[in-house]
Amino acid sequence: MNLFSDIRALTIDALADLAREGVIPEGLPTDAVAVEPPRDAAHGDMATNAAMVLAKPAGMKPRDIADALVTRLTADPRIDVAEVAGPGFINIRLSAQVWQQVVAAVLAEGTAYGRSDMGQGARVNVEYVSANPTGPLHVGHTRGAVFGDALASLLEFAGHDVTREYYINDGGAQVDVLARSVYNRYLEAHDLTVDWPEGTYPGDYLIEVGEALKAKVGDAFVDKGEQFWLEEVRNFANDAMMDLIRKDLALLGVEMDVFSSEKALYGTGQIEAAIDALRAKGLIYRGTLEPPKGKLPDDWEAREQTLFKSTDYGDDVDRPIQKSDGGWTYFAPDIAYHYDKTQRGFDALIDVFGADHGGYVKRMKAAVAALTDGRVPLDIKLTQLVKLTRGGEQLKMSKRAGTFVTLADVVELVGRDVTRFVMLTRKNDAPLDFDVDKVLEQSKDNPVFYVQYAHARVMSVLRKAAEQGITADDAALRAADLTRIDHPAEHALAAKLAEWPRLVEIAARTHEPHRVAFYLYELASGLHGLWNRGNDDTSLRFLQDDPDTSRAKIALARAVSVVIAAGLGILGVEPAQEMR
RNA sequence: GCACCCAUAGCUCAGCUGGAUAGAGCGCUGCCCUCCGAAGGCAGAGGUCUCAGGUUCGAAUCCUGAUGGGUGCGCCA
Repeated sequence: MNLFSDIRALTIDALADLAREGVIPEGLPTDAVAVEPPRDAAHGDMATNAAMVLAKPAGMKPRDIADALVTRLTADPRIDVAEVAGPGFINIRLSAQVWQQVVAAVLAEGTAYGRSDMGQGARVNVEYVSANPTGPLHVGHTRGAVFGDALASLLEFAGHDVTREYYINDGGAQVDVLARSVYNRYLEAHDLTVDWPEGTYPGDYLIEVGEALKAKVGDAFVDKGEQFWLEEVRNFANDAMMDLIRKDLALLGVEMDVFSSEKALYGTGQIEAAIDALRAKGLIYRGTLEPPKGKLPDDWEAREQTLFKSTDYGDDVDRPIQKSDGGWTYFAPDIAYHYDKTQRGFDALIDVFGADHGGYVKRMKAAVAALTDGRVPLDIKLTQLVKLTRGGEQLKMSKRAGTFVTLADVVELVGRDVTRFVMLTRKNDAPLDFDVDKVLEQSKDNPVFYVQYAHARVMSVLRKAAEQGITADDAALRAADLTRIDHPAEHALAAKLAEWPRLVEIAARTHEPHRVAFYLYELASGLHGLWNRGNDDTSLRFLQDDPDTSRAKIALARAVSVVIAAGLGILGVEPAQEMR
């Protein structure tokens, strides 16, 4: 059940009737007709702009359309009052039975309430994390991981067929650096002294990798030249790092469907095939780029390169795909990888990058647009920096890694659920202040606690009901006489529940899972508010003397907890049963 | 120099394909527990939505320009 789309459908039907009767012209475009919750509760439960958006194409005054529409709408039993207001809005007040239907729908559908078929089963690939396999995941990766994972769940909830994918950047020079670093640790495991030149990875996390290598090959690589061991150590180190990363992801509860390897693209002809596909469209050429304006790199000199004509697809400058030694630039395998994704039949692609990769967006979109002739949309979401603080001090270093604070550190400090929720309390492109003390605080300015507390309170009511001998399991609640929830304050909370399916669609359409977190905060606020009104007005308490009345009121509370659980489920957070 | 992101209450931030008198938390002021969890709630004060133009019946939202901040900018990924 989606109340807003139901009432919108009613409005569209009413307009069709008016057209048939000749009151308004036939064939007016109704795409822009919206039915929305009004900002001001005094305007009723819903408002539609239908008369205003149709006035111009109909060649009529908004008021005349509105008056005719109001008569039609009022005839529906779900609508108590419809009246024209302001410049031509129609404010709608719904009948009490509608709110009872909403609660009934939530209880009947459970956590599936709010699911949408909006995606119509479209296959969407969400690529996220994709960290280089050179060490443990740090806080920045954590935000990308949580964001990508929640976005994937959100899209599933909205009717998409989602694949969660991780692209392993294991093809570049940084893997050689990793191999040399592991080799150093390997030598140390043999009690040898080593140098740590600039550009190696001295983190402690490689110590056990070096020891593991020793356990595997003994002293076979000691005193041997790089040509003898590099290949094997690289593979060994790469595997070890991916194990580490998978464990980190598991700490967060992130499970990828597919891991794709950059290295695996080499030597298979896939890169060549992707570039050939571009060449066939006349988008590959030999040329020399203009030097960038402003301060030049020290070693700048004009050079002829193999370029992709990305400017044909909105990029600012054409991009090199081959190095002067004939090898591919990092961009070439990325093109091939995205080509591969489109060839696997996805209808839409989403990449989640750190904000420091923002300069990469246009060229990647250009490549996908060129390869698919614009048929497969690529959305790239950038996640901004996370500033981790504790007691007002910024946390920068990790004890265990000797580098940035790791994902494992954060989860250890505050737990999985808190980590996930907090990462979604900001829009993805806004910087995030993550205060370790604050997020563990049990107060209303900690949104995690506030939402969890609301859920726990409902659970508390259910326990209390059981103690008092009131049968209030879900089956009993579904059978409750919901006409007993008849107070405006109760209707207001049910109205918030009615917004959930609409919120899901908006969040899914905009690829913004943080909207779910904010909605849950508002829903929790609604519950806390009603709860406290019970202090002054005992008739608003969930537990009443009469079991039947209790069941009706508990049904409303239970419905709130169901939607909180569903929303937290999308965010990957476990709802709390109690907070004590 | 160019591109992208951002600018909303004292602070941290929401704000729906453009919609009515712009919201929340913190902080500030004053209230509410013989009562289902007060770890909560209610009320009040607090705004030139950075600035200037434009489009529109209507702009925080779209367009142009300016200012301020962040990120990036040919063989690193």
